[in-house]
This record gives sequence, C-alpha cells and structure tokens, in this order.
Amino acid sequence: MDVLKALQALADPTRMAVFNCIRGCGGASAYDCETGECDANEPGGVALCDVKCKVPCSPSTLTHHLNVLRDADLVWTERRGRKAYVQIRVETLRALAAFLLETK
Amino acid sequence: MDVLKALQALADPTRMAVFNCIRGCGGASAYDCETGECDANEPGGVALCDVKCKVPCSPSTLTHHLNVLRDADLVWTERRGRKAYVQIRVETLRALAAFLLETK
DNA sequence: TGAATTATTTGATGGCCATCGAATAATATG
DNA sequence: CATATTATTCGATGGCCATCAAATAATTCA
Repeated sequence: MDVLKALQALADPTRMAVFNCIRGCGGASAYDCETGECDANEPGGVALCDVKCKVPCSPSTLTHHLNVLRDADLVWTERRGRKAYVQIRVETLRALAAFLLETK
Repeated sequence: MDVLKALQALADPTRMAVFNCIRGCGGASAYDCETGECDANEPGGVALCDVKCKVPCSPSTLTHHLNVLRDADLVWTERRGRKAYVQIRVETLRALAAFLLETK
C-alpha cells in the first residue's frame, strides 16, 4: 500500500467530506438523498448521486475526487444500472492506521 | 484534534521524510549525523541539524515543514543550546489512527 | 568580543491541483 | 426511438504551497 498516496487522497476537505459521507452510511447499505436515510434494501455501497447531495461540488469534481480515492485504494466503485456505487476499502484504512501506530 | 490538518501535514513527501526520520530514531534518543547512529546519551528527540543531514532540503524549508508538523500537533520541539530537538507526539498519531479505524 | 554553528524570517516564484462548465457517454424507461 | 437521469471526459483557470536564497537571529566557545 502506498501510504503517502493514501494520505494525500484524504488530505483534502472535499475528499474528506466524500469519504465521511461514504463511511457514514453503514458500509453495506445505500444512503438515499430524498429520505435522508440509509436504505438497507439497496446493497453494496452508497450511490454517487446521493453523495452529491451531501457534498456540494460539481459532478465532474466529484468524479475527480472519487478517482483519487480509488487510485489510493481507499474506495472501490461499481456501476449498477445508471448509478455508480462506492464503498470503503477497510483493509487500506487498517494498513494506514498500522503505519501511524508503528513504533520504530 | 484536527484530523484534516494532521493528514495534510503528513501528505507531503518531504514532510513524510522528516516525520520518518524523527520516528526512525527511537523517539527518546538523538540521531547523530556524523556517526549515523542514535545517541542514547542525548535525551529528548532528534536534533534538527541531524534531520537536515537525512532530508535533502534547505534550512528554511525544513523550518517551514517543522512548523506545519508542529501546528498539526504531530511533533513538538524544544531548543537546547544552539540546537533544536524535535519529538513525535504519539497521542496525536493514536487519535489519527483511531479516526481511520472508526466504524460508523 | 568575534567567529562559528544552528535556526528562523521574509519575500519571491514556479508548479501542482481543485474546481468548474460544456460536451459526451451510459443506462433506463416511456 | 426520444427523453431523462446519472456519470465521465476534457480543457482552462485561479489559488495555494513547497521551495529557495538572503538576511537575520540565537547561542556557544575561543
């Protein structure tokens, strides 16, 4: 895992907001922008369009940030129908945390 | 603790090198640039001038990066004689790691 | 006090990147 | 197929920041 790349990916306010939004919703159920709640019926991540509801930025900016997060192995995405769903890669977070806690 | 600020502080290659250099030396004993070893006789951190040996940048740049790291509560510095010594703030690292491992 | 070592301040600059709008793509549904 | 929804690509731009050199400060020691 590229520690520096992961840190750089998280070290941006907008990306952090995206990250928190994705994490904020249980991990395995989709957040619905309309109801403002997590929909446990819809499996596998949060829909991008719902992330966009929470994080104020243009669609292209959101795509850009997701690319960065994905490139750092912090999230993975999957397209289902028109929507793209995104989920956290917990292993990477664990690896990052392990790095920070390293005692040398 | 300001998570974003701490991440931003670490998300730079040079600062990461500085950080690793400081961490690399036991934490409680000074690294000596000449011998290339850690001097357990000299307590409390690594001397800045020895960090400069390891991390290729100008003195002003090094000072700048230390300010950023200190401002993020990742390190603290202390002047003893001509030299400034720097040490890691482990609590902040632990808090950062805890944030990353949070399950929401 | 004068010289040497170490560190900081200041101001300038170049490069990187977050952001956007517009155009395009991908998919679903009427 | 036409339209709506969602997402991506592309190019341009403005702002931030890492970096440096030069000057100054802080401290020690001869």
